[in-house]
Amino acid sequence: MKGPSPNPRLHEIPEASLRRLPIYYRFLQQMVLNGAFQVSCADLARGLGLDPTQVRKDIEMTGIVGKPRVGYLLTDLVRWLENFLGWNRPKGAVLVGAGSLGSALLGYERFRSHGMEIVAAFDIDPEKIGQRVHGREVQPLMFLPDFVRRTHTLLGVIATPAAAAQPVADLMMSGGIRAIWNFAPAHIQAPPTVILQNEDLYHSLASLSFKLENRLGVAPAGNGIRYAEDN
Amino acid sequence: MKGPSPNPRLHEIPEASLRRLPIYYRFLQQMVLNGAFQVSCADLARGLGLDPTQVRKDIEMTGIVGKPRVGYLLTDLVRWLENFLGWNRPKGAVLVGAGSLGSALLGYERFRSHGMEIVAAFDIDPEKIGQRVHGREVQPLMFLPDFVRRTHTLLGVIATPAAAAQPVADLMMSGGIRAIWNFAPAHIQAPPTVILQNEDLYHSLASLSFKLENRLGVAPAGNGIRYAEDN
DNA sequence: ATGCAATCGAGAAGATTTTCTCGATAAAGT
DNA sequence: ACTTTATCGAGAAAATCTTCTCGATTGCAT
Repeated sequence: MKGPSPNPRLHEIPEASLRRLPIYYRFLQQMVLNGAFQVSCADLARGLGLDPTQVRKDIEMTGIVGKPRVGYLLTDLVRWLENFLGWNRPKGAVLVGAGSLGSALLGYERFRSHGMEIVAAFDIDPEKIGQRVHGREVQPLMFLPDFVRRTHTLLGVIATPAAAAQPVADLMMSGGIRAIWNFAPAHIQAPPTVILQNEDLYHSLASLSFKLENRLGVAPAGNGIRYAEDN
Repeated sequence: MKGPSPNPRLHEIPEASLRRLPIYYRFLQQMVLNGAFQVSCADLARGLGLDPTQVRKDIEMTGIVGKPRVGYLLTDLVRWLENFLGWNRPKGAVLVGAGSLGSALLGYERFRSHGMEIVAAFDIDPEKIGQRVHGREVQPLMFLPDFVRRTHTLLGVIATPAAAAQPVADLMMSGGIRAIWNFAPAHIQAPPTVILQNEDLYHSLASLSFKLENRLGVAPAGNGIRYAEDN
């Protein structure tokens, strides 16, 4: 492995591939713990029950080059993925909504090693303001735009009730937030310059509920193993 | 609208469409509150910033038939979707892991009106066993298989640390669980007869982190508005 | 009544994603 | 050294999903 340059034709990485990389990443870390030294796409595919070609395409997409008959050096690949995904460059984030979900998110230590660090929490509820949640003091929502501006924070996490989602998003954007991770069950409008990702549990529940009633355990065609419908 | 029969060629509903239906559903409910009476796919598309044809295809997929020049009767469509997704037939679920995420999930009142009711919570931690969380007493994990068998529960929710995910899944399946909603950041192996859905935050974080670093706010081609990258 | 405009429904075309196939390469065995 | 085998890389084919296009139908305005 040479440069730490996650270069390739950036725009052309399928969302689907992007979302599979963490699966590989986790499996690779496990292999490291098990003392392995190198790894092939076939190993990954076997271990995870996925199609080998798909794994190869995904890995290939990140621009790393492997050696025939061998695969990749394990530690190289792990570091390559970390770098490709930006997980070795934590980005600060603000969170709004210190309810049960928000608190749970504030407790996720491992976000930091996955590219995100929640540096401040905000709420509009006077009861919650001033409380400390997992080491961060909950601040009044109105301080948010200024905080974001001062700290050049780019990432915002919304963990409010549905009704608050849009106003909160607007407030975030007014301060300069460029990417929003929305856990509220609401549809947010934002200009296309802002990256918006919805983590709406009801979407998943729809799929799950439907499949359960219609017994669509199924597997994606062909092979044998596979399994998860990832997110 | 006639029969409450969510019939159509079941297998052939794209996952992507399925996951958009809740978005429509929510928007429709809002319209009901606003006193609207009927709705067209174009209305939905406009209101949500989506492609009108896509909305039409999605709705069509559920088998409801509309009237040209009018669209659909609002209440009919809402009920049709509820029925199609199975949201008017709550299915019992067991949850394992009464940590902060598990507790948050136990507090989601609205799951019940979206097809799922968490009827029992389990944990392996003696500290947690016996505690009441949002009205349910946390039971010892070992009681799970029997509970599942007795109550014919089909749905299991995993909110444990990663390491516990696979053993818990196995325990669930041993009791007869047919669908697993996995919130642990771990890859679960299960036979294809079991419906498995991963809600792995790190997958989303990968996508989000990558896009933020590469400024891919972008919009899916064409039109103007649009916005969310839905889950 | 008649024409016009909005909408559904459905097929066709286009884009995207997954899977298949094969040549090139490097390691291991003979 | 030579053959065999596992693997990567990449192009082709297939499947899936999205977008375009158009005819049919219905309500509204004239």
